[in-house]
Amino acid sequence: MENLFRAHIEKVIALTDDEFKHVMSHFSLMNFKRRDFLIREGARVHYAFWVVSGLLKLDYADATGKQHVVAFAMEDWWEGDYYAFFNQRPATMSLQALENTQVLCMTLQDYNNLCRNLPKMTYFFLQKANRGHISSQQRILELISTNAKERYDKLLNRYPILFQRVPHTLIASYLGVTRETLSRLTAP
Amino acid sequence: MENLFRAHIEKVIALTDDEFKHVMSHFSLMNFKRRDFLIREGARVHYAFWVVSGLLKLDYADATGKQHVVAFAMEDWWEGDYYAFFNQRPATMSLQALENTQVLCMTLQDYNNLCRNLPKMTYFFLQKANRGHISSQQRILELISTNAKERYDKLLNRYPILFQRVPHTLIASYLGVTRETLSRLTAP
DNA sequence: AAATAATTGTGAGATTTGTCACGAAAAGTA
DNA sequence: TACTTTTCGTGACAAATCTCACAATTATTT
Repeated sequence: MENLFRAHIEKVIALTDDEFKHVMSHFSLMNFKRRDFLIREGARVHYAFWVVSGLLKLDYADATGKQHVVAFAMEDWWEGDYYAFFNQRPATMSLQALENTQVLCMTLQDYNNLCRNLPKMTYFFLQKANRGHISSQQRILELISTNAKERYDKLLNRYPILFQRVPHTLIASYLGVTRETLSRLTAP
Repeated sequence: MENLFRAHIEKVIALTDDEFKHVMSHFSLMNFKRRDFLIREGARVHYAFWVVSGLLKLDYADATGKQHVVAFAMEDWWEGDYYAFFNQRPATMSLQALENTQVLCMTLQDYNNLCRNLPKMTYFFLQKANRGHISSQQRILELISTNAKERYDKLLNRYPILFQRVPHTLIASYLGVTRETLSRLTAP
């Protein structure tokens, strides 16, 4: 596991053994079972997460109680309620395990200390944040410029594995349509 | 203008006069007239921009030639085709002035040099990237969980000034609906 | 001021998507 | 295995949104 995480970081910056050890000291390993919540809407947000193994969904319940999937997170992905995490506000979304999931987690304090003590890591997080921002913007583009079928095809093409690991109801929610619509899109 | 930019940065990190001078040496001031393109889809992307005055729209032309507004940028906002900028790829979107606009612009090389020479600025950019990521995610949430009317109301409430400066056709595009639909939403 | 271009509103009808309801199938649990 | 829960597909109808067309208005340019 540590090797995976180190490889993940070293895709962006090089680290000595000592530096990696120092990085690791800011994280703790946690295990969650299927259906466990890592973050509950309204509760305090203690951590940002890096997924070691398993699968998470980030979602939001609207005024009418409907759930909307904002994101999935698989192995090697970062996830969290970043608004709440960085601003130390109650969670605006919930983060839930769809499979038994192991994560590395980091508090805001650890994040800040890490950036301060090992400036390279600031650059690492900057890269991650930029990538995240870019892919969010591409998703926005998709949502405003394509119909449900096109979004479905693109997601299937990009993350085929997701369709085997996640109920289609949640895929539909992620795509911004109802499960019935998605079902009809895929049938004919 | 320099004062505005300094204030903008100092909302996140403190700078000495010399440090700010050093920061400024990585930017150049440019002026664009209404309808000018700062970035043309397919062309090389030389800069990321900070808007001094004026108004920009970032948009994307789909396969059928339809334009889709991904973002607007007003005074004190950063904008650019970040995917193309950071990966040094041809522009995926175009950035166009909707009013005569003055910007500070920065090359990728200047960005990297600045991060290297003044680590505080890495932290500044990290903050900006995180905010950008968060607000993109909130927009995604809005797109998948609310209808056109709700999105319209929210935008009007948040950026009323936009409705006086931007044709409603473009607002509609930003909201992911046609101008006819938007027109009917606002009429009754 | 006149000419041109851009913006806006609205009707009519097609298309997409949502809602509600039901049952079958599959997966998870005891 | 038996029981329960979750997932999935589909019909029927309602609602939202899109497309195309045209005219009126407003801005911009000459």
